[in-house]
Amino acid sequence: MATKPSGAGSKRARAAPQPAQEAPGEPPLSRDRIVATALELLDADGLDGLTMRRLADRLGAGVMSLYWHVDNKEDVLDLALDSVLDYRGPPQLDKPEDWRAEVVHMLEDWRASMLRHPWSTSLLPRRALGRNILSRLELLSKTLSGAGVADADLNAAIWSLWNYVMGATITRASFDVSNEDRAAAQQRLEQLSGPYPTIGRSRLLLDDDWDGAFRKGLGFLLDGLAPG
Amino acid sequence: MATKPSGAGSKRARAAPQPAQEAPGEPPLSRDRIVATALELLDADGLDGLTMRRLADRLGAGVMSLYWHVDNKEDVLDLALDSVLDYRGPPQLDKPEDWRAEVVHMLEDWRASMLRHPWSTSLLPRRALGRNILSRLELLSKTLSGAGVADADLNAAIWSLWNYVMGATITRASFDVSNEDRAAAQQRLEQLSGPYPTIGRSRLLLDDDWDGAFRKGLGFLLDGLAPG
DNA sequence: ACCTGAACACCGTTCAAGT
DNA sequence: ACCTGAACACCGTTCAAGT
Repeated sequence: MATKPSGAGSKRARAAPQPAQEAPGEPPLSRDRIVATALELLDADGLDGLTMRRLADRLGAGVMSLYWHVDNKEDVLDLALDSVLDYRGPPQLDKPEDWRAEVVHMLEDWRASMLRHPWSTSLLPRRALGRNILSRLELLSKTLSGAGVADADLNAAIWSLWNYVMGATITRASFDVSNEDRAAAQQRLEQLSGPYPTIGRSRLLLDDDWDGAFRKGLGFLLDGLAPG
Repeated sequence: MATKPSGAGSKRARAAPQPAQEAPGEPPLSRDRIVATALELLDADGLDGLTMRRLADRLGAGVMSLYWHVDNKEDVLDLALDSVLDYRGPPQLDKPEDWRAEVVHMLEDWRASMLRHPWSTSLLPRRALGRNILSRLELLSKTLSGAGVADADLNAAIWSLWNYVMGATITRASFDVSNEDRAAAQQRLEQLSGPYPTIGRSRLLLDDDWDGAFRKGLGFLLDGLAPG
């Protein structure tokens, strides 16, 4: 929390008079550029791939230059997570009053957005609530409220849905990475079927209808939360 | 996966003939001792507090000695997480047929066990399924199956509950740490109530009836999943 | 206002060696 | 079978300084 620019920082010289930089096309550092490059690194190599040094390298800057625009690595991660959660809103529906379809769309998009950047799920237990997360929560609240959920029940409803979506997303991402391991684990499970007969038989670890399971559970939750 | 001891390794000399160690009471290294000490470190200082060097120090051993008993740091974390999830089973109930109470107990205990060691929640998107996790899944499966859930629906039911519990636990832990931040965030939210009127008004970020919300959502889920 | 290199205090792990 | 120190290839961040 120093006297650094915390805004968007878009008030930057368009074509600065050759700032003595090496590459002529290299634009100056900025919060946005740092976050965008962090995303590239994260998408390419996961959480371990993001290093302040690697980040600076790719930006053609010294490591410490980053710290002018950004508090620390935590800050970069917070910004990266939030940038994944940009949301353009629900599509215009035929029946404009179908709140349930809207909610399902919002939550499926939330999950899908994170799964497109699997590293984001392991970042999740995170105190910082960025703009995009708050926007999504706001929209969800408004929709549920408009659908008739009483004010007294609203928070419980929001948090239940949030919990469900986050859990589903995290789980999905963590098991997706290691499909082979999963198969191996299931096999081991069935062989020594002594201790785990039920989940061995049901092939729990091989089930891969994640999307279906997600929608099903979400449906049950909405059944319970919804007014009528 | 080298030729290291992966069992419990309890076949150890009771009172070895003074193994030339410094402290005379210092027992020899072992997987169990390593994990136990890792837990101490994690409980005391969180995830950042666990370092192979610190761990070795506290065990009165050289850093590299750990690597005889353990593959690497990941391994230590996997073991630490699983050791938090030890479960002694549901209590003997009055009505032995009340499957629903049993399930609620199991899942509340799961959540509580992790919240007792908050670092465990940020470890969660984890591929390694330890004994205790598998035991819990097995017990949950058996109970639901016994309650009449069809085999075809069993996996979806398990994963829905798992997702919900994991999401709730992770969320709870992450917001618990930073109560002040939460209050500050809510205040900021309400002041610039422009963009987030609904969650500003509902005081979403100040709501702290986590346990109630958890039970409520769980109830809805069970309503939907249960046969009758 | 913005960027920098050197330096500090750490990491996890490989390796070759000891008993 | 079990333990070890030295060394390697890294980390994030402070600081004092440059323009």
